[in-house]
Amino acid sequence: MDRTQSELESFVLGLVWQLGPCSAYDVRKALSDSPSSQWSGSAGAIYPLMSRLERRRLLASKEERNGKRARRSYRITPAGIGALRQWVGPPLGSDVATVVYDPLRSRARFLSACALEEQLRWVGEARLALEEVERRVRHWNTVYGDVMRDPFVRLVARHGELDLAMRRAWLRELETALRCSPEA
Amino acid sequence: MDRTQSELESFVLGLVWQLGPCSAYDVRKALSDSPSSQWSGSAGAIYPLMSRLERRRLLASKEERNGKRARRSYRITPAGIGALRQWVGPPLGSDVATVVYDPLRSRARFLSACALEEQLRWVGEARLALEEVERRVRHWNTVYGDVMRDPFVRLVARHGELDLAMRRAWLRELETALRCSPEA
DNA sequence: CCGCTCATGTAACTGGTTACATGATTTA
DNA sequence: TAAATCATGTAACCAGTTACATGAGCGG
Repeated sequence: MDRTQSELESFVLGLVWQLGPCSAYDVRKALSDSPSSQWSGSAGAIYPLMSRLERRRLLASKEERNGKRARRSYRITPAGIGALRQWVGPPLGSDVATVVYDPLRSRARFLSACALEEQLRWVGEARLALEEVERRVRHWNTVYGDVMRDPFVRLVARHGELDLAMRRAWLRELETALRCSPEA
Repeated sequence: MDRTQSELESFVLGLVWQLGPCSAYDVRKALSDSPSSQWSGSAGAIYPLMSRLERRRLLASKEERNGKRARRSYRITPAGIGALRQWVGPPLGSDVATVVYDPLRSRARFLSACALEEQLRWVGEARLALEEVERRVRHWNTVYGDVMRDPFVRLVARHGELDLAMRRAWLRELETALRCSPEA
């Protein structure tokens, strides 16, 4: 019962709970629409995963058929809700809170390897890239406005807002450091 | 030459550049000491990876021997520096800036599935977990103080600071939302 | 009727992980 | 002298990916 699940398995479990009865395809779309690129929502990941969750009795499915078109609709079981609660916590595992991985920051770490001109161009492109992310987040917020009635989903969106503001501020600091002391 | 490399391959290339001549073991330690849990620095990842980088002429190595103990010391080649610069950018790939994955936020999204009491406990544990992360970051800052002379490494550390401050603020918002409207 | 989206899946691959194995050196 | 760390690697595994295959339904 308390088999440890992968992060994606638990997240999908949560999605099915949150979306209500839905198909693997719906889950795939929710993942690929997400502004986070953590998971692509690839078919090769999702279909076998949801079958596994059904075998473990955390999801249940039924075939819906309108016309010739088949559609397997999943819903979460009581055991599934239990597993979801256990994953969400408390207690929180020791690895739940960590320094998140930011590819932009990773690259910034090695900016000294580049010439000043490149560094300035880098900052400019990084700002544009962050603005693009901002647009994607805003788009998600409008499309998924309905699930936003959940106060915690709203807070997750708020997290995205705060995160982007923080990264913009950080980039400004980087830029001023660059302009004031061109010695790197 | 412009073979696309994995994120870890490029990051290791950067580490060797930043640390100066060093062994695979040094790289492993740098990765496992890092407060980010993105990469474990497992032997099974690093040793084959650095061999690959050497085959591609991005790293060069020589066997150092003091007593019976062998130690393979790697340094970055000019081609390696070129590859590093190319990875760092500009130009920045479209996937470089993204909404980062935060397991804490992922779990928060489904907090409505838990009872109010659990939600309050969750917030408390999350705060403790973030404080633990803060301690790990501070420890890293003291241990790796020498590479901190690089202004961009300093800015990466600064990013960690800002990130933690942001997440603490977000958690406070979550908590007040919880205390004011206990309806979730 | 062509192309797009809906819908479900499989096969091959990949970039990591854990666990194991070995042996030298250092420290308590 | 026992335990920890230094140091190098391999083997088995695993959770994702891309790419492929198939077919229904729908809008231009």
